[in-house]
Amino acid sequence: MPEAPLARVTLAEVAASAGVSVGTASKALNDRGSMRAETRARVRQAADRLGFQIDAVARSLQTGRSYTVGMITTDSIGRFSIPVMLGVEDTLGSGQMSVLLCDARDDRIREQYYLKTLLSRRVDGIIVTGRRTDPRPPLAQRPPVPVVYAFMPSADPDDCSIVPDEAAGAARAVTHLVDIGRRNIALVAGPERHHSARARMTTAVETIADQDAEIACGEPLFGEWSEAWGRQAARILLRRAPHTDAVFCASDQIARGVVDAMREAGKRVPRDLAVVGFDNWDVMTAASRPPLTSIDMDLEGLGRQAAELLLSAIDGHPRHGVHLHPCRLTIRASTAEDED
Amino acid sequence: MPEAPLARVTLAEVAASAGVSVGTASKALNDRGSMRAETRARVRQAADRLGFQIDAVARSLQTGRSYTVGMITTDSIGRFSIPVMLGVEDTLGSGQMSVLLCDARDDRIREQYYLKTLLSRRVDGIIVTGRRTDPRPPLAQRPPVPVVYAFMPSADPDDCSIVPDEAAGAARAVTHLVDIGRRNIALVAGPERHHSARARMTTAVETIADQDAEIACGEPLFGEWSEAWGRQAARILLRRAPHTDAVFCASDQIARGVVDAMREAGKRVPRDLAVVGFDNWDVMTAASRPPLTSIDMDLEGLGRQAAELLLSAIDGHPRHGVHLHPCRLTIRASTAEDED
DNA sequence: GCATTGAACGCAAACGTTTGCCTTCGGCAG
DNA sequence: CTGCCGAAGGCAAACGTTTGCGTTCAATGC
Repeated sequence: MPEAPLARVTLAEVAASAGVSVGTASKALNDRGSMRAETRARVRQAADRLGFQIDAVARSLQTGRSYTVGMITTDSIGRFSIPVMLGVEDTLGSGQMSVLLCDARDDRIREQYYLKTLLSRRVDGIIVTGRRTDPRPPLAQRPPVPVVYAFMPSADPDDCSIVPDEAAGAARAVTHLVDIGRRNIALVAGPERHHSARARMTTAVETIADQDAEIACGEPLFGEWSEAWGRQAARILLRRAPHTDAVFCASDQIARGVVDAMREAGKRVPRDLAVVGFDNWDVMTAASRPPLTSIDMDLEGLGRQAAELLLSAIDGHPRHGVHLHPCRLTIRASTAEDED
Repeated sequence: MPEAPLARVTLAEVAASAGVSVGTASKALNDRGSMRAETRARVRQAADRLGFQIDAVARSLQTGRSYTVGMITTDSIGRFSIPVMLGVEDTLGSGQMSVLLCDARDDRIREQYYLKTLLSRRVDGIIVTGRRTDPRPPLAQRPPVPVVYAFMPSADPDDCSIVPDEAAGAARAVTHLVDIGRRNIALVAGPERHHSARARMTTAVETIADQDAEIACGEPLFGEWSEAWGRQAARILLRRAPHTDAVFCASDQIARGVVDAMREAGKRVPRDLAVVGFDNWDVMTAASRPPLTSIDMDLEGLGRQAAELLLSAIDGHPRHGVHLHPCRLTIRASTAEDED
């Protein structure tokens, strides 16, 4: 059993205890060099008898690799960046890598500062993430280590970015509505200046056209990302497009607002009106009455894939360009098959 | 202007460029040793002319300090731990410290593993945080560096923990209801096995007694942390305590459920029924109709204070025991003064 | 019996700093 | 002029690894 080490126990002590030189001890523990199996075992035993824990700092200095990556997030509050970061941390952590967390708080100066300290710490790579899917300018001075932009892509298409396939997600949502027999589909989104709102709506419009369905009001309704806007949009629809039988909302908050207002106006969901949201945010989908069908961007999976891309780049196999991560459709009561 | 460094520029190059020895260059940049002001300046100039960035790894090896702290969170999703972590990162980041993120995902094995790698990286200290305010067993083997438990306290009172003052927050909420003239106050909480639910309710009960008000149904209603439970609780109250004129809910989600169900039952909020929530979670407080008055645990501030406590301990001034971080009352329409 | 070979292991440089101590040297007091 | 002192700056060890190369030695081939 390992003794409680009073101070830090070093490789030299392990070597001494095993009766070999420091170099040999190092090789024994790292499966390098050639030596008798018995020797290797003896070193190993000594190591854990003494409770040896390698000094990562010293090793980094020698090898030039820190087994550390920096994760810069532009937004703090980040409903979206959080799951991405967890995904990143998950695969990196399993791969013996540690993650340095940097919250730039939408401040380019802060971002610069963090970039400097990360490089000073000799990180092996950097992941950049953010609040929205609008492209952002690349990191100030091109860092000498690989960079992957996750969720929020770099404006430079030669950089490596990975983003949710929002367009495919929107298509999926609309197709689902058509599949359950709806033909008069309303589209409600957030602000048109947001890339997410535009991307989702553009594809939704195309898909509706492809499927010979109709767009309620003739075009998407752009507003905000709030429940209040969802409620307001519902009132607009009731007035201007009373025959609407389905709504695709660009966020779950909007969807919940729509559902609430429609229910209060006497519409039955999903019988009179099927509703699909976006984000698959459990807080909203579960509390809504009825629970919401929604598109899940699988942000944690996206984060994991971002980490894979980074690891691959660190290993010398960079994959440039913008990568799309698929969305999933999660069906709940708000689009349950028409009950008879 | 700094030249773009092809490779990493080292202190030796700076020294050479300034015409001094490496040691002197180091002292010049760190304001150590004694030398002519002109020499110091010359070194400084050489440093930023060459774009010198100190190698934090090499410095750590020499000084034994890494200017890095580990942050272990037991829960991933963490509505609560996220703001705490941001607060921690904020004050640590300003203090030249970097934060290593470790998501233990409620797994003791994982936690152990992370602890090992953190120590291997020679962190100067560790912050532990988690999902709930229930005390947790202390870190497995007592680490040789300071530890601060934030939000989720250590079961060992000799450890340094900082938690929100939920009791004071609950008292504040109830007092506010009394202040606006309510006397029949219902209490609705999450599961009784949760420390948060018990702590908030215990103090609420005491405060109501102190203020000569009444508890609707005679005792707190324990349930879940969901909107659905809030709605159910509202129905119970309508049936069993129709004279209730105020509700203190142990979470904003519950509060929103209560408000929704009460409104749908024809009660006017706040005229007939004032409602206070807990957490001040903008998603809930803003979307509720009317917007919710709530208790804010100031988790980011708590995180900042946790970081201060850790820095202080690292500097050799540990502050043992459980520290309470005050809650704030944020008043919104759900308890607006009785309009006449 | 001698040269060759390969396995097993030791040696020491190197990674880029920091820091205690030493040397040099100019100035000042006696 | 001598001695002393303090300021300025150089020297080199040390931090704990990794790794290329060198050495030793037993086994093998002839």
